[in-house]
Order: sequence, then C-alpha cells, then structure tokens
Amino acid sequence: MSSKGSHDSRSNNEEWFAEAVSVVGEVIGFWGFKENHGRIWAFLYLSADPVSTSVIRETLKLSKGATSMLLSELEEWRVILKSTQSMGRERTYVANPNFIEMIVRVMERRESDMLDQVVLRLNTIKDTASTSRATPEQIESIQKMVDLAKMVRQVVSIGQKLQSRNINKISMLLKTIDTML
Amino acid sequence: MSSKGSHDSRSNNEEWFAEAVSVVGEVIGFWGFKENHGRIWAFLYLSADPVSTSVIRETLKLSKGATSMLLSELEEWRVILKSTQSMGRERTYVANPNFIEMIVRVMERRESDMLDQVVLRLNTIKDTASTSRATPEQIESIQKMVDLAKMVRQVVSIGQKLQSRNINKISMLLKTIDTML
DNA sequence: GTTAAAGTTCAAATCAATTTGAACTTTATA
DNA sequence: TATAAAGTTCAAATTGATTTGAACTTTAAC
Repeated sequence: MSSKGSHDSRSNNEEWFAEAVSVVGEVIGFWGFKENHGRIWAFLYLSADPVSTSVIRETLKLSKGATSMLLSELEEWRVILKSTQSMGRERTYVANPNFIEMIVRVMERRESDMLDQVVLRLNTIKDTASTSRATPEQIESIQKMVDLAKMVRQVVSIGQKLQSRNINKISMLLKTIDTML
Repeated sequence: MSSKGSHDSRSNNEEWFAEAVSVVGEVIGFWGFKENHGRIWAFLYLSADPVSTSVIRETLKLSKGATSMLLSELEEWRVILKSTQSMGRERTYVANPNFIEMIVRVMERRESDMLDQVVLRLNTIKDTASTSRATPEQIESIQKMVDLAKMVRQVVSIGQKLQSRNINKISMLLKTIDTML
C-alpha cells in the first residue's frame, strides 16, 4: 500500500536520515536562511533519485503553500534543480550537488546588492559630513567603513571564482594562505 | 541647560551622524546580529570621546534593560571597551576601532562551537548510516558535508590570523589571491 | 475544451526574536 | 554604613519572521 513511489520505502525514514536533514537545516538556519531551505536541500542531496513535490511535503511535514514557496526560492537560487523526469503530473527535483556553488551563489545574491547600497549610502554620508561640522577623524572613520564594505565585496567576488573548483582544491589553497600568514 | 556633557551638543544629533548609525545597524542586523549592536558600535566609533551609558541610551532611544544587555554583549565580544574615565558615576565606553578584529572575533565565537558540533554530529550520523542500509553514495554525501564544515572552520581560522592586520594589507592579499585564480 | 490535480498567492495565524520596565543588586560618594 | 544613582535580570509585551490554508491560477490528461 505504501510503496507507490521508491522513496518512502528507502532510507528517508531511517533515523540517521532524519538526523542528517535536521543538522543541515539547523546550520542553514544559523547562517541566515530558513531552516526548511536546508532541510529540503539535504533531503534531495541524500536521495539517489529525483523526489516529487508531494514526497518532499509529506516527509518534511510542510504545508502546500510553504513547499511551493521554499522550492521556488531554492530553484531560483539554483540550489536545487527541476528534474526532467516527473512522477505522474507532479514535478520532481534534485539537489545541486555543488556545495560551493550553492553557498557562494546564495551569499553573492544576498550580499552584493546590500554591499553596493551600503557603499553608496556611506559615500553620500561622507559628502554630507564633509560640508557639515564633522571632524577629519569622523570623515576618516566613514572612509574606513567604505573600505571595509569594498573589501567584503572583494571576498564575495573571490568566492565566485572558487565556485567551479572542488572542496579539496580549495582546502589546499586555504592551507597555503594559512602558512603564508 | 542641555550642555552637561560634551556629546549632545556635538555632531551626534546631525543628520549624517544618525544616517551613518542607521546604515551600520542595518548591515550588522543583516549579518545575523542585532541592529542595535551595530548602532551602538557605530555611535561609539564616530564619537571622538568616551560616551556615557545614559547618552547612549537617550541618543539611540533604548530602554535601560536593553542598553545594559547590549553593552555587556558588545563588551564581552570586545567590540567595545569600557573607558577608564567615567562621567560622574556612570561608565563610559569607546569602540574597538579594529574592524577586522571585531568582525572576526564575533564570527569566530559564533561559528566555531557550531561547526565543531556539526562535524561531530555528522560523523555520528555517518557511522550509523554505515551500519544501516545506506548506499555508498549516501555515505559519501555525508562525508562531503563533513569536509565542507571543516573547510569553513579553516576559513574562520584564517580570519583569526588576519585579525591583527589592517584593511589595506588584507585587500592586497585578496587581490593577489584573486589573480591566482 | 473539461476537468481534476498541481502549483501559487497572500492575509491571517503561529512561532521566534527582541525590547521593555519594574523589581532587584551593585557601586560609589557623602 | 546609609543612600541614591547606576547596573542587572527576567517575565511580559512587542515586534518581526515564518508557516498555514483557503481561494485562486496553471497545467496536462482525457
């Protein structure tokens, strides 16, 4: 009766599976996204085959509305992908397996506009301050904040370039940098 | 009447000053801390002299309780420092001017425990999965998540080492890395 | 083109994070 | 050491984020 699809019956109802989904959810939640973004991604990442919307919804105990919104956000960010094969008339999804790409793309999207805006606003503030009775120290402080915002932007842009590389290569690069310091 | 201290009467009631405090608050809030942590830090950073608790409270429109809690958190993180000189019987504070130290210290504190726990939990999950009917692909997926968590830890540790250096040096390092890619 | 299942939207409900303020403790000066 | 101002604590209130589900739109099988 319960073995309609191939997913209920496999590992996704095991203890370790639920725990893994939960850990990833917590981490993603900690890092400023919704816990359920992480849970969905982890569920798909640990599933061998594409998973249908209803299986996601039922396994993770989400409402129809939440499932729809979360899936379209994740897809927009390319953290998950629509699979070509579909179960009946439902869509199915797979995880984008490239961790770095996923993290960086989402970070980039979130931070870039914000950082650009901050630089703009701080520059305007600096101009206004210059024509007011701000001290040179205050102008300098604002400039330092501009510099920091620009530096963070630089880090994000490096992250972008790292996208295509795998974790081992990046780890090696990081070790090299570490010994340079 | 209102010129008891030296702070009301200076630039902290100017438009650009309020705007700067607000921008920093938004950024800090965006980056997972409380907006008021950022507002207090910015206020102190842009003030020439140590600022008393009551001036902070009144300028930023915070309650007594909130002010107390926010200040002790910021101080615990060494984002701000108690000044030796005090206004009457009140404490006064100054900003820790080292941006990088501030950001990295707080990041480090927030992420480190979490990452260690994640690595631990994922390793436990991997063990359990191995003795269950998890596929080799699933075990490998979990291993990749462990590797990622460890890599992020590495990044945090590099950040720690960058602490003492200034923004220009780091910017140059980042440009070097960027061209290496 | 009907129809029924899947997907979307968004206002209301729920849940979580932050702030308040009154009661309390600590501290400094008289 | 008495006292009054500063600082702390934490339960309740507020504010903000997330989720739900009912009404709606889209899609694809017939």
